[in-house]
Amino acid sequence: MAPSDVLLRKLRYHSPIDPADVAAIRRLRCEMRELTPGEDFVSQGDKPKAAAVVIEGILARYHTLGSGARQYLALHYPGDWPDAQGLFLQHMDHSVCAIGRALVCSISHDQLMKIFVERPTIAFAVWRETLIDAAIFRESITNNSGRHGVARIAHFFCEQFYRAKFVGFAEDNACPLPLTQTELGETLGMSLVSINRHLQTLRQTKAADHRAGKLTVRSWSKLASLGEFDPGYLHQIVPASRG
Amino acid sequence: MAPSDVLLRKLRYHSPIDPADVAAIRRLRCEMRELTPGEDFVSQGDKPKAAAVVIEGILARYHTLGSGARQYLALHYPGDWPDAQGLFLQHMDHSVCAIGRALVCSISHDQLMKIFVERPTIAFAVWRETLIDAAIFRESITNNSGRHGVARIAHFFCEQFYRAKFVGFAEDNACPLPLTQTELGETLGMSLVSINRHLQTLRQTKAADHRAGKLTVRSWSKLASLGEFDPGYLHQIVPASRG
DNA sequence: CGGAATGTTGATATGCCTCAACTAAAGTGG
DNA sequence: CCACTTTAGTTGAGGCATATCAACATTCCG
Repeated sequence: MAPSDVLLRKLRYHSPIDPADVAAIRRLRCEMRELTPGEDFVSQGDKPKAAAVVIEGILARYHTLGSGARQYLALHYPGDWPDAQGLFLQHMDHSVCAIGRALVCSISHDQLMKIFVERPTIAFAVWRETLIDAAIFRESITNNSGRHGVARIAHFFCEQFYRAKFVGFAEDNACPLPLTQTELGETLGMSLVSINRHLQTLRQTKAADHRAGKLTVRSWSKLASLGEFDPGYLHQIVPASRG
Repeated sequence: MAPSDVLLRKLRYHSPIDPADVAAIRRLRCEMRELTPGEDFVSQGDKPKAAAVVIEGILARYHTLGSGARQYLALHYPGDWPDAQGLFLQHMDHSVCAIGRALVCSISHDQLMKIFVERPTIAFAVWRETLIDAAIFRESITNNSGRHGVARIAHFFCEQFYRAKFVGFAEDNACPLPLTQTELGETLGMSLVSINRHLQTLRQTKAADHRAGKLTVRSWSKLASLGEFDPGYLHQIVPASRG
């Protein structure tokens, strides 16, 4: 799929894009870049001059704490704009790295600002993207602060599986989720050991199975009720649900 | 201060607003509404037709968990747009309530969309507002997930004091923070009892004192280092610091 | 003045973290 | 191709931070 198609598919999930918008988006010149597993794409403090769209693979945003520990903030799938904030904020307050191999396309701020002024619909669609991002962050606050143990992991798994489905990453009841247990811990604010034990619980209760970077949902209804998952905050059109 | 002045002061902290923009903003018609302490301004599920700017007092956003418990997500001071997401997202994924008495002015989405198309600078300034919001959410993920005990509270106090200074809420070394200990717990993902004990630690170490809805910073440097506070994520111009 | 909300304290329970050892899998170089 | 190293996952034990429960003190407000 061409970069602009990945971008358009995502925007169309929530925003009306007319043919003239499509044409304008297809005229954007973008620079492709392949990222190796774990590679930083942008670092805290950077002042990017372009904004990236994920084309293939998964990217992650993270903070680095005083101790050097990492706090992952969100995962990003194809069509996502992991550093859109750079368009309007002076510096990056967090870093963005690749989880596994990934492909991104960078579009210069200059081009984007121009298209935003000429075609406000496109600006509003990207703005909407950033607002959905914010909704996902809010949900993470609630998940990491208000839910314990298995529920926290279950909710996270639901979100990732749900989002993966939209971008065609999910086959039936499984999707890639190439995080180690350590990284899951750094995402969910738990220790590696706790993650390991809760994952075993999820396996034993036949709710979900995470192994070798792959999430298998054994029972969506179990997982969703464990994690109190309600996808409203993702503000997407709902795909077929599963039982 | 007139509503448009509150709005303009905030936008100017981070965005260039020219005289024509100012004139356009002053022409916006807005509906003032006074909120009683604790009153919900917007509720989860609502589909607002206007966006509000805080004029006086403090508002808070919160999620309601399955158990009925509340998770506060962020506080909002004069000039903030607590429900700007309503401009582009179909429904509210969280609620907004008043903390103490508050005054808000609502501007219809119709007027805002019109001004955004005519004067993109204003759209970009409000977009920037929402991106700063998102940065604050990210920091909350990190704070609530990655910091423990006193550090978590200290960081939260630093942020609130810092933001309060910008809107003229802070007198020298104190600012209003009219949250009960229960509400602090619901913000920081801790129990009331833990909050109470950590607050005592902060008092005893002469870092900060929270009493009767007022935060007194006894030693900014102690508090900031305890909470690993770096205000970069607020993306504001830095006011005078204190020792 | 009385009742409700808020704050404080102590005791106990428990979930999670840390440490540590070990297994399994994957990747590397001879 | 196999020994070696590294990384990821698993398990057990012990300790600590935080939650929970419960009583009481204090402040606020009608």
